[in-house]
Amino acid sequence: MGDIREPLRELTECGLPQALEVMGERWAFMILRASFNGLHHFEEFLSELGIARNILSNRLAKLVENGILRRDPCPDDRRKIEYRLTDKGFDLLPAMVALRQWGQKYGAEVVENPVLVDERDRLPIGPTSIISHDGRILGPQDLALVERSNLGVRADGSRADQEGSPGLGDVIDLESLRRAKSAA
Amino acid sequence: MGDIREPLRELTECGLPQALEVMGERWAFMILRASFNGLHHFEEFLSELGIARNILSNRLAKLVENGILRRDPCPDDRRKIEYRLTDKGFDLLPAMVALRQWGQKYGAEVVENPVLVDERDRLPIGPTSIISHDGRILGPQDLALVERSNLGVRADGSRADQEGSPGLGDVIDLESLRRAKSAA
DNA sequence: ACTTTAAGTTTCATGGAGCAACTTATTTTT
DNA sequence: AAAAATAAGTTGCTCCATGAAACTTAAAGT
Repeated sequence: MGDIREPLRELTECGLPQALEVMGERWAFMILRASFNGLHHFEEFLSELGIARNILSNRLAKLVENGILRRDPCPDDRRKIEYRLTDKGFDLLPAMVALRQWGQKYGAEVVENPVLVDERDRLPIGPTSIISHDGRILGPQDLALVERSNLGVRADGSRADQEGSPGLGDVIDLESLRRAKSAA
Repeated sequence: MGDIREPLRELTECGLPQALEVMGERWAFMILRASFNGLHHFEEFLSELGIARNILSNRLAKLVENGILRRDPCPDDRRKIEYRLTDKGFDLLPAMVALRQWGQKYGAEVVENPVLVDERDRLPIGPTSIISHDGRILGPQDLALVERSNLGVRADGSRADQEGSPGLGDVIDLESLRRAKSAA
């Protein structure tokens, strides 16, 4: 029972640390939100966010360095710099919206105005969700962690065990998720 | 053109700041991931994460204080404390997975093992997505920000304007999203 | 020419992060 | 029963990151 989560000790192979290296910095998401909202210039960010000048400078540089923002000098006014989201930056939209929605759900009195809507019908979006490979919306109950070598192997075991300790290396953990499932 | 984003100045009514107040702290998401992965005890987090003792103590306390983790003394071993995710904590799953997937997509060499799968078929999950109210997956192109009073009003305007400056107060901004759309 | 604006950099005071050692309460071992 | 080990902290100290304010440089506006 202690051994079952032994493989997790080497679970540095996860995108989260890499993501947090950039976006874990304070202000990173706030700057990103401002970018999503159409702010492009240093002084705009400055007055909008209430961040210190030097910190903003530093954070923008880091976001540019990490390919989340592009830094384009304005052709018409050569004092100005335009900071714009790259594709990599846009790909943070689901993470940002998910965070935002969570904050909204549990925050005291968040009214949200303006509202993020589907352009098609101009109605508010639903909750950002974890999706199966074939498009079903998944809850915590529907998730499991399996060894890479055991992908596709159902619980009843339509495929035989790989080498290694048998019975182990299958579902690694998520016992907490399961417990939450049965509790719900 | 400068005025069109004027309302954003008061855009403190967004869940993001509230979310970041808790989860913007360094280590918060790493602790959360560990929790998702079935770690429950102080010394487990400590050796798994490589975080300093005092910081871990502090962060756990804050997560408990914010209702993301529950702090249960173990009945069988009264030295031990169990830290477990609350429902509020589980609701951070989409945000965490989205971040993780982003880090995986752009991180150097992230292999991801064990793999997060759909329990049903044990196949890897798809990208965490922004969903419309009726279940369609939305991309950045499909999003708009509208005034709360103008919800449901299509671009062609099946509903008449509210009071206030006409033409304004409709789609607030997202010009950057649009530009990215036309560029794609 | 003078002033203003934009985007920074520099300086300095403060707060949070990290390391190591210490504490307290509870098992386990001898 | 006494000694050692374990679990979960706390305390003291150092140092880097954060933040406020002033200064810098270059380009526009008037």
